[in-house]
Amino acid sequence: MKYPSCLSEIYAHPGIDELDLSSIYTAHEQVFFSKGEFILTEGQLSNAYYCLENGLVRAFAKSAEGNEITTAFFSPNEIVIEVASLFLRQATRENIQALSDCECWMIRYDAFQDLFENISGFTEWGRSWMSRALLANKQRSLSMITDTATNRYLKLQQEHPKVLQMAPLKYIASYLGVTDSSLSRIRKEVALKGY
Amino acid sequence: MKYPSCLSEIYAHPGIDELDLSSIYTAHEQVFFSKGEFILTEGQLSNAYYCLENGLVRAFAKSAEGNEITTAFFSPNEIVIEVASLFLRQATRENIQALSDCECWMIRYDAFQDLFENISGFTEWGRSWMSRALLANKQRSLSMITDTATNRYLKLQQEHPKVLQMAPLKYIASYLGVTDSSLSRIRKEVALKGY
DNA sequence: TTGATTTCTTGTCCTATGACAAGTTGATTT
DNA sequence: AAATCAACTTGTCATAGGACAAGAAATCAA
Repeated sequence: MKYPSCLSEIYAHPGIDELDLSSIYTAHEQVFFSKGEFILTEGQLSNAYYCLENGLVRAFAKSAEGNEITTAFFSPNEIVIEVASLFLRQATRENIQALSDCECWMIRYDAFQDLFENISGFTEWGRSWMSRALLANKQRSLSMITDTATNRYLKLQQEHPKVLQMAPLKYIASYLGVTDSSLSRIRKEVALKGY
Repeated sequence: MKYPSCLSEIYAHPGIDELDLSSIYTAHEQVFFSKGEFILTEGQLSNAYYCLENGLVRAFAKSAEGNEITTAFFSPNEIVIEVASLFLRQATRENIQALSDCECWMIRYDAFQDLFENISGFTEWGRSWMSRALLANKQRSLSMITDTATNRYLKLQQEHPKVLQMAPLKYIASYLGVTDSSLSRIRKEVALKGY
């Protein structure tokens, strides 16, 4: 059987077979978000995560001065999720917003828990996914310390080329930890030097 | 009964009563590390965490250029842990090192799992602890983006005054994301302005 | 279509911080 | 004590990036 491509991608894992995938698929519901719509708002309790089939999403937090700092981008075939709130059942301090019209496959907390308890391949997959997520987090922190803004831009270009094309500059800038003007100059430099 | 002070501190939680605390206490073993000794080395699988009774500990990772970047400090009454490796059973990329002679109460993975399954207050406590840890992580990332080096220094001063007194400057500098010389100048500035 | 709004670029100037090197101090070894 | 080494400070210079302001370009609304 043919499943939505983001589900096949995301749940590709040695421990997950066709049958498992079928149960996993059934546990998801298709949902759509319009450009600008909030998928999660600070203060809420996250009750689901979303496999992104199409579109672009960002997460952001507010700095002490009240500025929005983009903390993550999500592209197709990635999981839109706020781990702390979803797994720990705490109100979130982040916002998650669709940057374009989005097509998602949502799985609710309870359905997810069921899969986690009943499909051992899913448990393995979850651990592996979480492991990669934690590592990515740590590497982002390190990158903020050791890399120049230009290098962080180039890395983002490699890992999320779509983001650079679709997201407004100001969101990318706060994600990279620079001002709008600086990012504009970085872009120019990168274009000139032909990276 | 009287337990080691770091255990009483760390496991203070509404859901944990005297009896629970007694089981928890029994699951720990006292261990000592000498100044400079490694508690965990990159490539290893973490098999325990450590409640720090006395001493100072740091975690560090290597940057792409091979420089050591201090990623965390641990003071008494805190838990010395590498979450990714311990919980996800993966080899770690971090190193954890005693910066002074240390007295710890260690709990092994299996003992921890037992408590987690059998003492509901411990499960709650674990979630709450993890929640705070995830949040702290995210806030550190944000701080690297939004705060000046001097502000990060002042925050560290408030949250971990002992670290500033005991840790060599170079470790503090890489934790704050600045060079040794810059930190030296930040110290001078802070001393002058009398913060 | 026209005006308003948002997005992005660019200029000028300034400050924080890095790179590098030299010097000081204090601890450790022989 | 002398020599060595690590920890820290300080100076000089260079540069990345911030603050602010003025456009240009694109998008959206009326």
